[in-house]
Amino acid sequence: MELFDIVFDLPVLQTFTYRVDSATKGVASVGKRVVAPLGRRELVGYIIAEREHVPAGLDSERVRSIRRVVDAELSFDSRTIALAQWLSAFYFCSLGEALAIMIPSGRRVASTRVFTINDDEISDTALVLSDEQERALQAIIAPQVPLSLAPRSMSLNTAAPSLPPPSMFYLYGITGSGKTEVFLRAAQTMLDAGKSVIYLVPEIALTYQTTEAIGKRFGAVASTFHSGMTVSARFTEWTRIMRGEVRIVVGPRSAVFAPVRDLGLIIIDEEHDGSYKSGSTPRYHARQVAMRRCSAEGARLLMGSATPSLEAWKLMGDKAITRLDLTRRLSGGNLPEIRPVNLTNTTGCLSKELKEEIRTTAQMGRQTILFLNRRGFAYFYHCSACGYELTCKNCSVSLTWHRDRNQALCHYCGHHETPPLACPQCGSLTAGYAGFGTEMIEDEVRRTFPDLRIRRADADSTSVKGSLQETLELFKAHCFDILLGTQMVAKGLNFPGVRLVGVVLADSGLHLPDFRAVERVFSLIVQVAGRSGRYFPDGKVIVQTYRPNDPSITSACSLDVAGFFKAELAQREMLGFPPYTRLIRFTIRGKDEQRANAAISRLASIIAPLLPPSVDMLGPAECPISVIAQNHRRQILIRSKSMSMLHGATRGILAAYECNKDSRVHLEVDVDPVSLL
DNA sequence: AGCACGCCGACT
DNA sequence: GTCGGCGTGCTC
Repeated sequence: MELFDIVFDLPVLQTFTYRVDSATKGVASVGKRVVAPLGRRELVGYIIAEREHVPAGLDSERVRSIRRVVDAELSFDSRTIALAQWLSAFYFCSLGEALAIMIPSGRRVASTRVFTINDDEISDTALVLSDEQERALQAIIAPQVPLSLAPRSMSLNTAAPSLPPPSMFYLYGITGSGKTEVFLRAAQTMLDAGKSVIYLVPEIALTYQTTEAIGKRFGAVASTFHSGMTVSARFTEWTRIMRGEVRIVVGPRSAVFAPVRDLGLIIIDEEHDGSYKSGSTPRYHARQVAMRRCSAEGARLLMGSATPSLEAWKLMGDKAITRLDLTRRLSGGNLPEIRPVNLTNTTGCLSKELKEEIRTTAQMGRQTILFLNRRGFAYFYHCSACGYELTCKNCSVSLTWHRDRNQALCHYCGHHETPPLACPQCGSLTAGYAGFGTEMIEDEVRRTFPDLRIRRADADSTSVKGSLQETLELFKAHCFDILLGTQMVAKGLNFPGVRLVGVVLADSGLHLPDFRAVERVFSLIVQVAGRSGRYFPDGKVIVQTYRPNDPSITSACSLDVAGFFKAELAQREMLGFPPYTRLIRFTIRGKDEQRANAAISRLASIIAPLLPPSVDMLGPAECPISVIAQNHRRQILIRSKSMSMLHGATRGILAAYECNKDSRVHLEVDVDPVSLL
């Protein structure tokens, strides 16, 4: 009797044993995706092992048969299973959940917009490298240091078995310094040597044009993934990769799992980008997975950014990652002048300086982009008499006003209501909307510059498919003068006609109760500045702020990346936060506030006695956004310099918690959380 | 995660 | 008396 162990995409840390019948005999084997009955349902599962005997304690009468094999001609290999095993141990998910994200069509991926504006960075043909670029390339492709000579002190890969550290490189340089060309040349070298390459890009950067350019450069061996692809298209690509027909894969975070043969190099473009961390179970970080894969498969890791994450910066300081500097801009154009402007005592949202520059820019026949920090731009109801704020009844966040519908709506749960005319608390008629929303800014800009053409690009005005692209194309063709929007206008920053970029309120993110808030604000400003004014020496960036003396603002405005990192690292070290420590976050959520409170207290009392001296606990506390979609959220962080200590403690905690849990609340574990909101 | 079984409250 | 609420436990 043939028996197989199968795992499912369920939060169940268990394997199930099945037999084969005449229909599946011969086609079922380890590495196959199959359909099998589980309880009253039939689910897709993954065969992870063959076994001789029915497990002890299981009545052989209860062993059911595999219904059918999903992909007859294709299996995942033992390397994939090993990686899934590591993933499930590192991120505390089930093996089935791990396999489901690694193999396409296991789960549907949230579809995001597909952008199609070319940012002119990828050349179809190889370019001549500068001396700096050439030096960087040579360092990256130099013959591998024998493993016996490689430093072994670093413990980047926890959750044993331990492996030698990978060779890692970081291209550190401003936008336009030619990182992409070095990436492509390093990739080409690997391909020429018969090896495979995985090229990760942030979700938002994955354009049709990018994939097109890569395709032209590398021909038929190239494969790309993007969010617009159907499940079957993804699966087709995955099949081609499995067969070895594809040797370079370009894609977002999930592409780090691409089952390429003979992996030689993983590239992570814009390493600091938040989209490399998964927002749902398993909450993996593509950088962490890439490090693991490179160690396990003897490949190199190459990252790049103008604003590295603090984690990467510290590793460069420790020499665990080799830093390669690109100091010069190749495409001409100096960096723009970046001027912080104090917003205090300004009525409205446009400072005198910004207004003057908008006017000057228009007189020069050039264009302006007004950039809004995505977060914190709630255009919220506020009573200037009593301080009352209109917040969501389900979630504890401010409601955003959408004027076209005269509705206030919640960005977390979708709740909406008609805003009252007078303050519900004190009856004052001075209550109204405050904050800088794109609509309000649009209004003020229109009133101030009635002669200029203005267009807004934000989530609402671009919900119609293709509308953002159209807006950007019209802007590029100079059909209007001022483009106003959030992150999504970033693609327009390097259009030739643009002279002025106004960051309307840089510090809106500084108020967020997240230890990385400052890092994000800094990174945003530097990125905006780096992408602007590439074609003109007189480009200007105005950064409006209520805190003109805040170090994150001043160092960003002087582009003092090293200075910022030095100060911020000192701060983190003092407070005992990453990258000096690692964190695991436990979040309890439940509809019933009392139960959530009880559950978090109970969890705290489980955790406290289980912690070794080198691990400490923060909390329990309400989450910074304490209610989302009627779920009350509470959290506990555990912290240590050693990830293996955190892992060990967490295994014990979860085992103890499982024994007496309340099914009305949910526990979620996030290893190396990136956002603490 | 789902889905069924099971044990207590107000309804045709 | 039943319908149905959700709490509990299991799925090879």
